[in-house]
Amino acid sequence: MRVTLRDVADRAGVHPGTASRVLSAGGGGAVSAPTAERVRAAARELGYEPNPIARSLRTSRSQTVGVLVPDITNPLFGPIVRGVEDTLDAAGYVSLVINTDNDPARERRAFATLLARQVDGFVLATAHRHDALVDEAIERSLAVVLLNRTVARDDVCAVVGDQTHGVELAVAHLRALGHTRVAHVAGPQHLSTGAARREAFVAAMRHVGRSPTAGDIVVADSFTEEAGRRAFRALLDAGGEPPTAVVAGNDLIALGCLDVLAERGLECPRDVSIVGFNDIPLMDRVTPAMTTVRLPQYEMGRRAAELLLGRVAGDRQRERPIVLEPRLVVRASTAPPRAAALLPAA
Amino acid sequence: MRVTLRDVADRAGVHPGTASRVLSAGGGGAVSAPTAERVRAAARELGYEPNPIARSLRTSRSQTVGVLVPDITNPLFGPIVRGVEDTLDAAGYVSLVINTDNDPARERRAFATLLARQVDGFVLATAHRHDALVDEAIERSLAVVLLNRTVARDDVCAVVGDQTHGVELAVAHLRALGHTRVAHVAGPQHLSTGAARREAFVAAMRHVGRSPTAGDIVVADSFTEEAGRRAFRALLDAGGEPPTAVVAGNDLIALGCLDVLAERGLECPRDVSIVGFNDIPLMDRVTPAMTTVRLPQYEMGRRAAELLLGRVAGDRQRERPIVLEPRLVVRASTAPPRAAALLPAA
DNA sequence: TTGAAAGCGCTAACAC
DNA sequence: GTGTTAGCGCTTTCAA
Repeated sequence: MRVTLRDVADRAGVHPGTASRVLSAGGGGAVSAPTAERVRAAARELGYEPNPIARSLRTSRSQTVGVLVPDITNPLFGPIVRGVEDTLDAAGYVSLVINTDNDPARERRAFATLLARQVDGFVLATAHRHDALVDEAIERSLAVVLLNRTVARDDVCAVVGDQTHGVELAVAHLRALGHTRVAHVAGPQHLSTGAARREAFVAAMRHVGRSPTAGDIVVADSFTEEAGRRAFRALLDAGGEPPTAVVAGNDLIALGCLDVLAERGLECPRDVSIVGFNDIPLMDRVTPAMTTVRLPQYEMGRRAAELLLGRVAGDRQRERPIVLEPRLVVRASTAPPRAAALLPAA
Repeated sequence: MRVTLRDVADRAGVHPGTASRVLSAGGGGAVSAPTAERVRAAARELGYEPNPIARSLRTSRSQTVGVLVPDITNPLFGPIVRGVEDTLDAAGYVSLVINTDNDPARERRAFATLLARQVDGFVLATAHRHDALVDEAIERSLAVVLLNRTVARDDVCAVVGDQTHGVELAVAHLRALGHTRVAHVAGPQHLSTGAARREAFVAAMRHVGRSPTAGDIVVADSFTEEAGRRAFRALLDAGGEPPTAVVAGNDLIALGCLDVLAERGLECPRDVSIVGFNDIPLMDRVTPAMTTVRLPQYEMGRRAAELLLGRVAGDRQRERPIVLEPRLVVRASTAPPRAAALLPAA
């Protein structure tokens, strides 16, 4: 059937062990040049392809990396995953991507599956702020890189966006437009992204002399349009003076806020401005085109994969997050507040 | 280190072979109930997890399926891939998803990689209408299911949308609105989706007594916004009487057409109506919300996975495509043509 | 530098 | 019904 190492060895007139020395990773593990060439020729002629399964069984390495994501359907993760896959692929690794829907039970099951399959490392885009799985992975000193989200402890390899700076950009932009009543529809607080952006919002507002009160912040229980709608409705119904602008926990939440505005006969950006976060695909085409804080998604995936390759190769340094810089993309969902629009520039 | 079958056998006081009989797929391959129970207990106590690598090496099956997609970043493939993965996962299979960017060389490489890894079957969402890889796969009687796209030959297992019916719905809708000059910005003709929709367009227009001429149809060289823009510009620049409506090869092409309209100071749907195809995520939120032919993406993935599971289990029947029905989702990108809008209903 | 031998963990054909 | 045996294809230690 398939051509094996033994076939190659026979044809080259050497022992399989020798053929292995020539053909496996190292390349030239002490084999004479002519022998090596004979083996390589034989391999070529027979169209030999090493059997990765057998190799894995023997070496307990698999040239495979497990990638856990919440949901590949979420447009955020397309580019992120491609960044990971392209980079790993170039290094000869295969990615096993599993969706967990933010369900810890599924995360655990996926983790076990991947472990059983002897993956050489993990890229986790699913971390919760306190994440037993991540703790365990570190405990067992597995090669792990967190992606996008990180955990509360900071002795772990991660690639994340600079949430603080991102929110600062958003707040500064709104302030520059003249907004003073700015609300925050935060993402889930058990995720680092949700929590960090919320803290950054408080700090940034405070910095511009507008310390937010309880009524200015509401927390969506997931990073989805539906959760965004529910949260923003709750904020508006709480009865405080309505905001003229909203910093949303992410783009999907921002879309949810847009829906609520429409429900209530309000218009964006005329009545309320909205800033999203991430700049996922198509945000330039929604109605109105979304002003948002762009994170370099593909790049994040790439960096995470590179880091992981390092760790797989044995690097033990840099157990600290890598923080990538965002940039504000101003589109049509932000404008001066209604009243301010009528006033002369300050 | 890790607990092996041998450990379980020792603890249960049986031979590894017996333990294997209890613990592997079949479940009860002629083992007495008490023995089986003892083995299962031992496995539970030790937290035994079978080593899939070893099992694969022995059985040359891997409980893994290779999934080739053009680009997971394309919103169409998120739901499709989830449908596949969820279904395979439920059956204990793992999906290895690889992006090929419609590059035959990458497709071939991915195929080889997957083959080397002993995947039990393939879901190919990358088929070209004449596809050497698919031919080869059939030749070698591998378990293969095509997804979304199919090939010219029809003796192959596939799950596709009913392109003909989909285009009929689009054309009927436009006709009902009063459009007579309807153009088609087709997708690539080397892909079944692009070709089938184009043929369907010709047939549907003919059916309503409006046989399209050469100037009514232009072909985009990929299913992207950019290709859509180029193609639609070419159509408009060709100098025929401009269309009042466009049936686009897919949603991304439709977005490209929208851009061209904007470039030229035309408005959708006031000046030109546009119908997309697929109803990918966020099409309900673009400007204007896209009228499009929805294909059940997740369901397509699910069906393909089910079919593949059948083939892996040995089914040899049904080497014909399964065709899923589309439905038209009318949104804001279609309206009566300008002139007709002023006339009384016919 | 190369050959020999052992074994990764599992299953399946065969024997008892 | 259960134990025995062999071996999937590869790598790697040890000897020569």
